[in-house]
Amino acid sequence: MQRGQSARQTADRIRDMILDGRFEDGAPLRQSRLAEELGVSRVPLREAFQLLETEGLVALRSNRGAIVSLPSPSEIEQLAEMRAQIEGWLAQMAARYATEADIAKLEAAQAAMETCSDEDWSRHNIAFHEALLAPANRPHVIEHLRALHQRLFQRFGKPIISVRARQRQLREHAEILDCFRRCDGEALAAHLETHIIMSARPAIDHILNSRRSQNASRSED
Amino acid sequence: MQRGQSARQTADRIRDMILDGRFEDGAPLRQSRLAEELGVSRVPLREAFQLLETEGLVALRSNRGAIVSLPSPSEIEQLAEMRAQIEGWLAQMAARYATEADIAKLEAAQAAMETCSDEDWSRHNIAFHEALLAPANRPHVIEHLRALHQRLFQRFGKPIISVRARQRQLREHAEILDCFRRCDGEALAAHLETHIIMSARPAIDHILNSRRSQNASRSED
DNA sequence: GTCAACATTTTTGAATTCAATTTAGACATT
DNA sequence: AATGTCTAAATTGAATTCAAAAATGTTGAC
Repeated sequence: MQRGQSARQTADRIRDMILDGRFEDGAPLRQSRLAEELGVSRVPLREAFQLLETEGLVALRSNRGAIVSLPSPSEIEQLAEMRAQIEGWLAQMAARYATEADIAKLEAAQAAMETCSDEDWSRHNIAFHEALLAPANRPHVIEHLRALHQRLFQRFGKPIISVRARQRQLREHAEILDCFRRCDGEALAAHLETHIIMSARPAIDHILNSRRSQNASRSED
Repeated sequence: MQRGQSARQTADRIRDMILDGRFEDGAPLRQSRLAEELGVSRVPLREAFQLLETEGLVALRSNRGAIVSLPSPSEIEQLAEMRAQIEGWLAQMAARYATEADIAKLEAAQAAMETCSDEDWSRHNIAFHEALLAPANRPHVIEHLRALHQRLFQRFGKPIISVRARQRQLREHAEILDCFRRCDGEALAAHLETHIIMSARPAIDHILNSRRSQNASRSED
Protein backbone atom coordinates (compact mmCIF):
# COMPACT_ATOMS: atom_id res chain seq x y z
CA MET A 1 0.00 0.00 0.00
CA GLN A 2 1.52 3.29 -1.07
CA ARG A 3 2.02 6.04 1.41
CA GLY A 4 -0.50 8.81 1.64
CA GLN A 5 -3.99 7.36 1.54
CA SER A 6 -3.98 4.55 3.98
CA ALA A 7 -6.77 6.11 6.07
CA ARG A 8 -9.07 6.12 3.04
CA GLN A 9 -8.07 2.65 1.91
CA THR A 10 -8.28 1.25 5.42
CA ALA A 11 -11.79 2.70 5.74
CA ASP A 12 -12.72 1.02 2.46
CA ARG A 13 -11.48 -2.34 3.71
CA ILE A 14 -13.26 -2.06 7.05
CA ARG A 15 -16.45 -0.96 5.30
CA ASP A 16 -16.29 -4.05 3.12
CA MET A 17 -15.75 -6.23 6.16
CA ILE A 18 -18.76 -4.74 7.92
CA LEU A 19 -21.06 -4.91 4.90
CA ASP A 20 -19.94 -8.46 4.18
CA GLY A 21 -21.50 -9.29 7.50
CA ARG A 22 -18.27 -10.25 9.19
CA PHE A 23 -19.18 -8.46 12.42
CA GLU A 24 -22.52 -8.34 14.05
CA ASP A 25 -24.24 -5.13 14.98
CA GLY A 26 -22.71 -3.58 18.07
CA ALA A 27 -19.53 -5.65 17.95
CA PRO A 28 -16.45 -3.77 19.20
CA LEU A 29 -13.67 -3.03 16.71
CA ARG A 30 -10.47 -3.61 18.66
CA GLN A 31 -7.74 -1.33 17.44
CA SER A 32 -4.66 -3.49 17.97
CA ARG A 33 -6.25 -6.58 16.51
CA LEU A 34 -7.62 -4.83 13.42
CA ALA A 35 -4.42 -2.86 12.91
CA GLU A 36 -2.37 -6.04 12.92
CA GLU A 37 -4.79 -7.83 10.62
CA LEU A 38 -4.85 -4.98 8.11
CA GLY A 39 -1.12 -4.38 8.36
CA VAL A 40 -1.29 -0.75 9.41
CA SER A 41 -0.63 1.01 12.67
CA ARG A 42 -3.36 2.30 14.93
CA VAL A 43 -3.05 5.91 13.81
CA PRO A 44 -4.40 5.52 10.25
CA LEU A 45 -6.83 2.95 11.61
CA ARG A 46 -8.33 5.55 13.92
CA GLU A 47 -8.50 8.02 11.03
CA ALA A 48 -10.45 5.38 9.15
CA PHE A 49 -12.82 5.07 12.12
CA GLN A 50 -13.52 8.79 11.92
CA LEU A 51 -14.49 8.44 8.27
CA LEU A 52 -16.72 5.46 8.91
CA GLU A 53 -18.40 7.26 11.78
CA THR A 54 -19.55 10.09 9.52
CA GLU A 55 -20.97 7.41 7.23
CA GLY A 56 -22.84 6.05 10.21
CA LEU A 57 -21.33 2.57 9.93
CA VAL A 58 -19.49 2.68 13.25
CA ALA A 59 -20.14 4.55 16.46
CA LEU A 60 -17.33 6.03 18.55
CA ARG A 61 -17.71 6.19 22.32
CA SER A 62 -15.23 8.21 24.26
CA ASN A 63 -12.50 6.03 25.73
CA ARG A 64 -14.47 2.95 24.81
CA GLY A 65 -13.52 2.61 21.18
CA ALA A 66 -15.53 1.89 18.08
CA ILE A 67 -18.45 -0.45 17.65
CA VAL A 68 -20.20 -1.57 14.49
CA SER A 69 -23.40 0.37 13.94
CA LEU A 70 -25.45 -0.97 11.06
CA PRO A 71 -28.13 1.39 9.78
CA SER A 72 -31.56 0.48 11.08
CA PRO A 73 -34.30 -0.61 8.66
CA SER A 74 -36.18 2.60 9.41
CA GLU A 75 -33.09 4.66 8.60
CA ILE A 76 -32.64 2.93 5.26
CA GLU A 77 -36.34 3.26 4.56
CA GLN A 78 -36.50 6.95 5.39
CA LEU A 79 -33.37 7.88 3.50
CA ALA A 80 -34.52 5.83 0.51
CA GLU A 81 -37.78 7.77 0.56
CA MET A 82 -35.77 10.97 0.67
CA ARG A 83 -33.56 9.87 -2.20
CA ALA A 84 -36.69 9.01 -4.16
CA GLN A 85 -38.00 12.55 -3.66
CA ILE A 86 -34.74 14.15 -4.72
CA GLU A 87 -34.33 11.98 -7.80
CA GLY A 88 -37.97 12.45 -8.74
CA TRP A 89 -37.53 16.20 -8.62
CA LEU A 90 -34.22 16.12 -10.52
CA ALA A 91 -35.52 13.73 -13.16
CA GLN A 92 -38.46 16.01 -13.94
CA MET A 93 -36.07 18.88 -14.37
CA ALA A 94 -33.75 16.73 -16.47
CA ALA A 95 -36.58 15.67 -18.77
CA ARG A 96 -37.40 19.30 -19.49
CA TYR A 97 -33.81 20.20 -20.36
CA ALA A 98 -32.69 16.97 -22.05
CA THR A 99 -31.32 17.07 -25.59
CA GLU A 100 -31.37 14.28 -28.15
CA ALA A 101 -27.80 13.44 -27.20
CA ASP A 102 -28.79 13.07 -23.53
CA ILE A 103 -31.57 10.65 -24.44
CA ALA A 104 -29.20 8.67 -26.64
CA LYS A 105 -26.80 8.30 -23.71
CA LEU A 106 -29.63 7.16 -21.50
CA GLU A 107 -30.68 4.53 -24.01
CA ALA A 108 -27.09 3.34 -24.26
CA ALA A 109 -26.93 3.00 -20.48
CA GLN A 110 -30.14 0.98 -20.50
CA ALA A 111 -28.81 -1.26 -23.28
CA ALA A 112 -25.61 -1.85 -21.34
CA MET A 113 -27.61 -3.04 -18.35
CA GLU A 114 -29.44 -5.63 -20.38
CA THR A 115 -26.28 -7.48 -21.29
CA CYS A 116 -23.85 -6.80 -18.44
CA SER A 117 -22.55 -9.35 -15.98
CA ASP A 118 -23.81 -9.60 -12.42
CA GLU A 119 -20.61 -8.05 -11.11
CA ASP A 120 -21.12 -4.97 -13.26
CA TRP A 121 -24.83 -4.64 -12.49
CA SER A 122 -24.54 -2.22 -9.60
CA ARG A 123 -22.09 0.01 -11.45
CA HIS A 124 -24.27 0.15 -14.55
CA ASN A 125 -27.32 0.78 -12.43
CA ILE A 126 -25.65 3.82 -10.90
CA ALA A 127 -24.60 4.95 -14.37
CA PHE A 128 -28.20 4.75 -15.59
CA HIS A 129 -29.49 6.83 -12.70
CA GLU A 130 -26.78 9.43 -13.17
CA ALA A 131 -27.44 9.61 -16.90
CA LEU A 132 -31.10 10.15 -16.07
CA LEU A 133 -30.33 13.08 -13.78
CA ALA A 134 -27.37 14.61 -15.60
CA PRO A 135 -29.40 16.88 -17.93
CA ALA A 136 -30.77 18.71 -14.87
CA ASN A 137 -27.29 20.17 -14.59
CA ARG A 138 -26.99 19.85 -10.80
CA PRO A 139 -23.61 18.15 -10.34
CA HIS A 140 -23.37 18.90 -6.63
CA VAL A 141 -26.74 17.34 -5.92
CA ILE A 142 -25.74 14.27 -7.91
CA GLU A 143 -22.53 14.07 -5.90
CA HIS A 144 -24.59 14.17 -2.73
CA LEU A 145 -26.85 11.40 -4.03
CA ARG A 146 -23.82 9.31 -4.93
CA ALA A 147 -22.55 9.48 -1.36
CA LEU A 148 -25.98 8.61 -0.03
CA HIS A 149 -26.29 5.65 -2.35
CA GLN A 150 -22.87 4.34 -1.48
CA ARG A 151 -23.66 4.63 2.17
CA LEU A 152 -26.96 2.80 2.13
CA PHE A 153 -27.45 0.52 -0.83
CA GLN A 154 -24.25 -0.15 -2.66
CA ARG A 155 -22.95 -3.28 -1.09
CA PHE A 156 -25.66 -4.96 0.86
CA GLY A 157 -27.59 -7.00 -1.67
CA LYS A 158 -24.81 -7.26 -4.19
CA PRO A 159 -24.21 -10.99 -4.33
CA ILE A 160 -27.87 -11.90 -4.18
CA ILE A 161 -29.19 -10.06 -7.22
CA SER A 162 -31.62 -12.61 -8.62
CA VAL A 163 -32.50 -12.97 -12.29
CA ARG A 164 -36.07 -12.07 -11.36
CA ALA A 165 -35.02 -8.87 -9.61
CA ARG A 166 -32.83 -7.93 -12.56
CA GLN A 167 -35.70 -8.32 -14.97
CA ARG A 168 -38.06 -6.34 -12.80
CA GLN A 169 -35.56 -3.50 -12.48
CA LEU A 170 -35.01 -3.51 -16.23
CA ARG A 171 -38.75 -3.26 -16.82
CA GLU A 172 -38.98 -0.37 -14.38
CA HIS A 173 -36.07 1.38 -16.03
CA ALA A 174 -37.74 0.95 -19.42
CA GLU A 175 -40.92 2.46 -18.07
CA ILE A 176 -39.00 5.38 -16.56
CA LEU A 177 -37.12 5.90 -19.78
CA ASP A 178 -40.40 5.99 -21.68
CA CYS A 179 -41.85 8.68 -19.40
CA PHE A 180 -38.61 10.59 -19.76
CA ARG A 181 -38.84 10.53 -23.56
CA ARG A 182 -42.47 11.65 -23.48
CA CYS A 183 -41.50 14.35 -21.01
CA ASP A 184 -44.32 13.25 -18.72
CA GLY A 185 -42.98 14.67 -15.48
CA GLU A 186 -45.70 13.43 -13.18
CA ALA A 187 -45.51 9.81 -14.30
CA LEU A 188 -41.73 9.95 -14.46
CA ALA A 189 -41.44 11.07 -10.84
CA ALA A 190 -44.03 8.56 -9.67
CA HIS A 191 -42.39 5.57 -11.36
CA LEU A 192 -38.91 6.62 -10.32
CA GLU A 193 -39.98 7.07 -6.71
CA THR A 194 -41.53 3.64 -6.37
CA HIS A 195 -38.55 2.15 -8.21
CA ILE A 196 -36.10 3.64 -5.73
CA ILE A 197 -38.15 2.73 -2.68
CA MET A 198 -38.45 -0.84 -3.95
CA SER A 199 -34.71 -1.00 -4.56
CA ALA A 200 -34.09 -0.42 -0.87
CA ARG A 201 -35.85 -3.66 0.07
CA PRO A 202 -32.82 -5.97 -0.34
CA ALA A 203 -30.74 -3.81 1.99
CA ILE A 204 -33.53 -3.71 4.58
CA ASP A 205 -34.02 -7.46 4.36
CA HIS A 206 -30.29 -7.97 4.72
CA ILE A 207 -30.29 -6.01 7.96
CA LEU A 208 -33.36 -7.82 9.25
CA ASN A 209 -31.78 -11.18 8.43
CA SER A 210 -28.54 -10.33 10.18
CA ARG A 211 -30.52 -9.23 13.21
CA ARG A 212 -32.50 -12.45 13.20
CA SER A 213 -29.38 -14.61 13.03
CA GLN A 214 -27.85 -12.50 15.76
CA ASN A 215 -30.81 -13.07 18.06
CA ALA A 216 -30.83 -16.75 17.20
CA SER A 217 -27.16 -17.21 18.05
CA ARG A 218 -27.66 -15.20 21.21
CA SER A 219 -30.51 -17.38 22.40
CA GLU A 220 -28.31 -20.43 21.83
CA ASP A 221 -25.89 -19.29 24.52
CA MET B 1 -9.97 19.78 27.21
CA GLN B 2 -10.92 16.40 28.52
CA ARG B 3 -9.47 13.30 27.00
CA GLY B 4 -11.50 11.41 24.45
CA GLN B 5 -13.01 13.85 22.01
CA SER B 6 -10.27 16.14 20.95
CA ALA B 7 -10.66 15.20 17.28
CA ARG B 8 -14.26 16.34 17.32
CA GLN B 9 -13.57 19.47 19.31
CA THR B 10 -10.53 20.32 17.23
CA ALA B 11 -12.63 19.98 14.08
CA ASP B 12 -15.20 22.34 15.61
CA ARG B 13 -12.55 24.93 16.32
CA ILE B 14 -10.99 24.70 12.87
CA ARG B 15 -14.44 24.90 11.28
CA ASP B 16 -15.12 28.09 13.21
CA MET B 17 -11.79 29.51 12.13
CA ILE B 18 -12.52 28.76 8.48
CA LEU B 19 -16.08 30.08 8.55
CA ASP B 20 -14.97 33.19 10.41
CA GLY B 21 -12.96 33.96 7.29
CA ARG B 22 -9.59 33.62 8.92
CA PHE B 23 -8.11 31.71 5.99
CA GLU B 24 -8.71 32.38 2.38
CA ASP B 25 -9.89 29.72 -0.01
CA GLY B 26 -7.11 27.32 -0.94
CA ALA B 27 -4.82 28.33 1.92
CA PRO B 28 -2.71 25.44 3.26
CA LEU B 29 -3.37 24.26 6.83
CA ARG B 30 0.08 23.52 8.22
CA GLN B 31 -0.05 20.74 10.74
CA SER B 32 2.71 21.80 13.13
CA ARG B 33 1.62 25.42 13.25
CA LEU B 34 -2.07 24.63 13.82
CA ALA B 35 -1.29 21.89 16.32
CA GLU B 36 0.79 24.29 18.38
CA GLU B 37 -1.82 27.03 18.17
CA LEU B 38 -4.65 24.75 19.24
CA GLY B 39 -2.57 23.02 21.90
CA VAL B 40 -2.97 19.48 20.57
CA SER B 41 -0.62 17.14 18.84
CA ARG B 42 -0.74 16.42 15.14
CA VAL B 43 -2.53 13.08 15.53
CA PRO B 44 -5.93 14.41 16.68
CA LEU B 45 -5.44 17.35 14.32
CA ARG B 46 -5.21 15.00 11.37
CA GLU B 47 -8.30 13.17 12.61
CA ALA B 48 -10.06 16.55 12.63
CA PHE B 49 -8.93 17.10 9.03
CA GLN B 50 -10.59 13.83 8.05
CA LEU B 51 -13.86 15.01 9.56
CA LEU B 52 -13.68 18.40 7.87
CA GLU B 53 -12.90 16.77 4.57
CA THR B 54 -16.14 14.81 4.60
CA GLU B 55 -17.92 18.11 5.28
CA GLY B 56 -16.19 19.51 2.22
CA LEU B 57 -14.54 22.36 4.12
CA VAL B 58 -10.98 21.19 3.54
CA ALA B 59 -9.38 19.15 0.78
CA LEU B 60 -6.66 16.59 1.48
CA ARG B 61 -3.98 15.97 -1.11
CA SER B 62 -1.72 13.01 -0.68
CA ASN B 63 1.59 14.00 0.92
CA ARG B 64 0.71 17.61 0.35
CA GLY B 65 -1.47 18.26 3.34
CA ALA B 66 -4.79 20.00 3.78
CA ILE B 67 -6.03 23.17 2.12
CA VAL B 68 -9.12 25.22 2.87
CA SER B 69 -11.89 24.45 0.42
CA LEU B 70 -14.87 26.77 0.81
CA PRO B 71 -18.06 25.59 -0.84
CA SER B 72 -18.68 27.29 -4.16
CA PRO B 73 -21.74 29.50 -4.64
CA SER B 74 -23.14 26.93 -7.05
CA GLU B 75 -22.71 24.18 -4.45
CA ILE B 76 -24.56 26.18 -1.80
CA GLU B 77 -27.22 27.09 -4.34
CA GLN B 78 -27.77 23.53 -5.52
CA LEU B 79 -27.83 22.01 -2.07
CA ALA B 80 -30.18 24.73 -0.85
CA GLU B 81 -32.50 23.87 -3.73
CA MET B 82 -32.28 20.25 -2.70
CA ARG B 83 -32.99 21.06 0.92
CA ALA B 84 -35.99 23.10 -0.21
CA GLN B 85 -37.35 20.08 -2.07
CA ILE B 86 -36.88 17.76 0.89
CA GLU B 87 -38.42 20.14 3.39
CA GLY B 88 -41.28 20.92 1.03
CA TRP B 89 -42.07 17.25 0.75
CA LEU B 90 -41.73 16.61 4.50
CA ALA B 91 -43.79 19.65 5.44
CA GLN B 92 -46.69 18.50 3.26
CA MET B 93 -46.58 15.15 4.95
CA ALA B 94 -46.32 16.80 8.36
CA ALA B 95 -49.35 18.99 7.70
CA ARG B 96 -51.43 15.91 6.94
CA TYR B 97 -50.41 14.13 10.13
CA ALA B 98 -50.17 17.10 12.49
CA THR B 99 -52.22 17.12 15.70
CA GLU B 100 -53.42 20.15 17.63
CA ALA B 101 -50.47 19.76 19.97
CA ASP B 102 -48.04 19.84 17.04
CA ILE B 103 -49.55 23.08 15.79
CA ALA B 104 -49.39 24.56 19.27
CA LYS B 105 -45.67 23.75 19.45
CA LEU B 106 -45.13 25.34 16.07
CA GLU B 107 -46.91 28.51 17.15
CA ALA B 108 -44.79 28.59 20.28
CA ALA B 109 -41.63 28.30 18.18
CA GLN B 110 -42.81 31.17 16.00
CA ALA B 111 -43.61 33.30 19.04
CA ALA B 112 -40.16 32.61 20.47
CA MET B 113 -38.56 33.87 17.27
CA GLU B 114 -40.38 37.17 17.45
CA THR B 115 -38.82 38.11 20.76
CA CYS B 116 -35.48 36.32 20.87
CA SER B 117 -32.07 37.97 20.79
CA ASP B 118 -29.90 38.04 17.68
CA GLU B 119 -27.60 35.43 19.18
CA ASP B 120 -30.46 32.99 19.59
CA TRP B 121 -31.98 33.68 16.18
CA SER B 122 -30.25 30.88 14.30
CA ARG B 123 -31.04 28.32 17.00
CA HIS B 124 -34.70 29.29 17.14
CA ASN B 125 -34.89 29.30 13.37
CA ILE B 126 -33.67 25.72 13.30
CA ALA B 127 -36.16 24.85 16.04
CA PHE B 128 -39.01 26.29 13.99
CA HIS B 129 -38.08 24.30 10.91
CA GLU B 130 -37.74 21.12 12.93
CA ALA B 131 -41.08 21.69 14.63
CA LEU B 132 -42.58 22.15 11.18
CA LEU B 133 -41.26 18.82 9.96
CA ALA B 134 -41.50 16.77 13.14
CA PRO B 135 -45.12 15.58 12.63
CA ALA B 136 -44.03 13.82 9.44
CA ASN B 137 -42.33 11.35 11.75
CA ARG B 138 -39.12 10.99 9.76
CA PRO B 139 -36.39 11.51 12.37
CA HIS B 140 -33.58 10.16 10.21
CA VAL B 141 -34.40 12.54 7.38
CA ILE B 142 -34.50 15.42 9.83
CA GLU B 143 -31.12 14.35 11.16
CA HIS B 144 -29.78 14.40 7.61
CA LEU B 145 -31.20 17.89 7.07
CA ARG B 146 -29.63 19.08 10.28
CA ALA B 147 -26.19 17.99 9.10
CA LEU B 148 -26.75 19.64 5.73
CA HIS B 149 -27.85 22.88 7.34
CA GLN B 150 -24.91 22.94 9.71
CA ARG B 151 -22.56 22.36 6.82
CA LEU B 152 -23.84 25.06 4.54
CA PHE B 153 -25.78 27.79 6.28
CA GLN B 154 -25.23 27.78 9.99
CA ARG B 155 -22.37 30.11 10.51
CA PHE B 156 -21.82 32.19 7.44
CA GLY B 157 -24.22 35.06 7.78
CA LYS B 158 -24.65 34.84 11.53
CA PRO B 159 -23.37 38.20 12.73
CA ILE B 160 -24.97 40.19 9.92
CA ILE B 161 -28.62 39.33 10.42
CA SER B 162 -30.28 42.65 9.75
CA VAL B 163 -33.55 43.80 11.30
CA ARG B 164 -35.01 43.90 7.80
CA ALA B 165 -34.00 40.30 7.10
CA ARG B 166 -35.43 39.19 10.45
CA GLN B 167 -38.77 40.79 9.71
CA ARG B 168 -38.91 39.28 6.25
CA GLN B 169 -38.14 35.81 7.59
CA LEU B 170 -40.79 36.22 10.29
CA ARG B 171 -43.36 37.18 7.66
CA GLU B 172 -42.43 34.16 5.57
CA HIS B 173 -42.66 31.90 8.60
CA ALA B 174 -46.10 33.30 9.40
CA GLU B 175 -47.23 32.63 5.85
CA ILE B 176 -45.85 29.08 6.01
CA LEU B 177 -47.53 28.51 9.35
CA ASP B 178 -50.82 29.71 7.92
CA CYS B 179 -50.63 27.26 4.99
CA PHE B 180 -49.72 24.54 7.47
CA ARG B 181 -52.79 25.25 9.59
CA ARG B 182 -55.06 25.26 6.55
CA CYS B 183 -53.39 22.05 5.40
CA ASP B 184 -52.79 23.59 1.98
CA GLY B 185 -49.95 21.35 0.87
CA GLU B 186 -49.28 23.00 -2.47
CA ALA B 187 -48.97 26.52 -1.12
CA LEU B 188 -47.06 25.27 1.92
CA ALA B 189 -44.41 23.58 -0.20
CA ALA B 190 -44.16 26.55 -2.56
CA HIS B 191 -43.70 29.12 0.21
CA LEU B 192 -41.28 26.93 2.14
CA GLU B 193 -39.18 26.29 -0.94
CA THR B 194 -38.75 29.93 -1.84
CA HIS B 195 -38.10 30.72 1.82
CA ILE B 196 -35.26 28.21 2.00
CA ILE B 197 -33.72 29.20 -1.30
CA MET B 198 -33.80 32.86 -0.22
CA SER B 199 -32.20 31.99 3.08
CA ALA B 200 -29.14 30.69 1.25
CA ARG B 201 -28.40 34.13 -0.20
CA PRO B 202 -26.37 35.47 2.75
CA ALA B 203 -24.07 32.44 2.64
CA ILE B 204 -23.60 32.79 -1.12
CA ASP B 205 -22.90 36.51 -0.81
CA HIS B 206 -20.43 35.82 1.96
CA ILE B 207 -18.48 33.47 -0.28
CA LEU B 208 -18.61 35.89 -3.19
CA ASN B 209 -17.37 38.71 -0.97
CA SER B 210 -14.49 36.69 0.37
CA ARG B 211 -13.53 35.79 -3.19
CA ARG B 212 -13.65 39.40 -4.23
CA SER B 213 -11.44 40.55 -1.39
CA GLN B 214 -9.10 37.70 -2.17
CA ASN B 215 -8.76 38.76 -5.80
CA ALA B 216 -8.31 42.36 -4.74
CA SER B 217 -5.51 41.55 -2.32
CA ARG B 218 -3.92 39.32 -4.92
CA SER B 219 -3.87 42.05 -7.57
CA GLU B 220 -2.19 44.35 -5.07
CA ASP B 221 0.92 42.12 -4.97
C1' DG C 1 -22.71 -17.74 49.00
C1' DT C 2 -22.98 -12.89 47.55
C1' DC C 3 -21.53 -8.42 47.05
C1' DA C 4 -18.27 -4.76 47.24
C1' DA C 5 -13.66 -2.76 47.20
C1' DC C 6 -9.15 -3.08 45.39
C1' DA C 7 -5.43 -4.44 42.28
C1' DT C 8 -4.26 -6.03 37.66
C1' DT C 9 -4.80 -6.25 32.90
C1' DT C 10 -6.42 -4.56 28.77
C1' DT C 11 -7.53 -1.02 25.73
C1' DT C 12 -7.87 3.38 24.30
C1' DG C 13 -6.21 8.42 23.38
C1' DA C 14 -2.59 11.31 22.33
C1' DA C 15 2.54 12.82 22.20
C1' DT C 16 6.72 11.72 20.35
C1' DT C 17 9.69 9.85 16.99
C1' DC C 18 11.13 8.29 12.55
C1' DA C 19 10.94 7.81 7.57
C1' DA C 20 9.34 9.26 3.04
C1' DT C 21 7.79 12.77 -0.04
C1' DT C 22 7.57 17.26 -1.57
C1' DT C 23 9.29 21.92 -2.00
C1' DA C 24 12.99 25.42 -2.27
C1' DG C 25 17.17 26.99 -3.39
C1' DA C 26 21.94 26.76 -5.13
C1' DC C 27 24.72 25.56 -8.78
C1' DA C 28 26.04 24.24 -13.34
C1' DT C 29 25.14 24.17 -18.23
C1' DT C 30 23.64 26.12 -22.52
C1' DA D 1 19.87 35.16 -18.68
C1' DA D 2 17.19 30.94 -18.82
C1' DT D 3 16.70 26.24 -17.90
C1' DG D 4 17.62 21.88 -15.82
C1' DT D 5 19.59 19.19 -12.07
C1' DC D 6 21.04 18.25 -7.63
C1' DT D 7 21.10 19.00 -2.70
C1' DA D 8 19.04 20.56 1.62
C1' DA D 9 15.17 21.99 4.26
C1' DA D 10 10.47 21.67 5.33
C1' DT D 11 6.44 19.04 5.74
C1' DT D 12 3.77 15.27 5.70
C1' DG D 13 2.43 10.18 6.82
C1' DA D 14 2.72 6.56 9.88
C1' DA D 15 5.01 3.59 13.67
C1' DT D 16 6.23 3.69 18.19
C1' DT D 17 5.80 5.06 22.86
C1' DC D 18 3.60 6.71 26.94
C1' DA D 19 -0.25 7.85 29.98
C1' DA D 20 -5.11 7.68 31.20
C1' DA D 21 -9.37 5.33 31.31
C1' DA D 22 -12.16 1.19 31.32
C1' DA D 23 -12.70 -3.75 31.88
C1' DT D 24 -11.52 -7.74 34.35
C1' DG D 25 -10.27 -10.64 38.04
C1' DT D 26 -9.26 -11.31 42.92
C1' DT D 27 -9.74 -10.92 47.60
C1' DG D 28 -12.10 -10.02 51.71
C1' DA D 29 -16.12 -8.82 54.50
C1' DC D 30 -20.66 -9.88 55.67
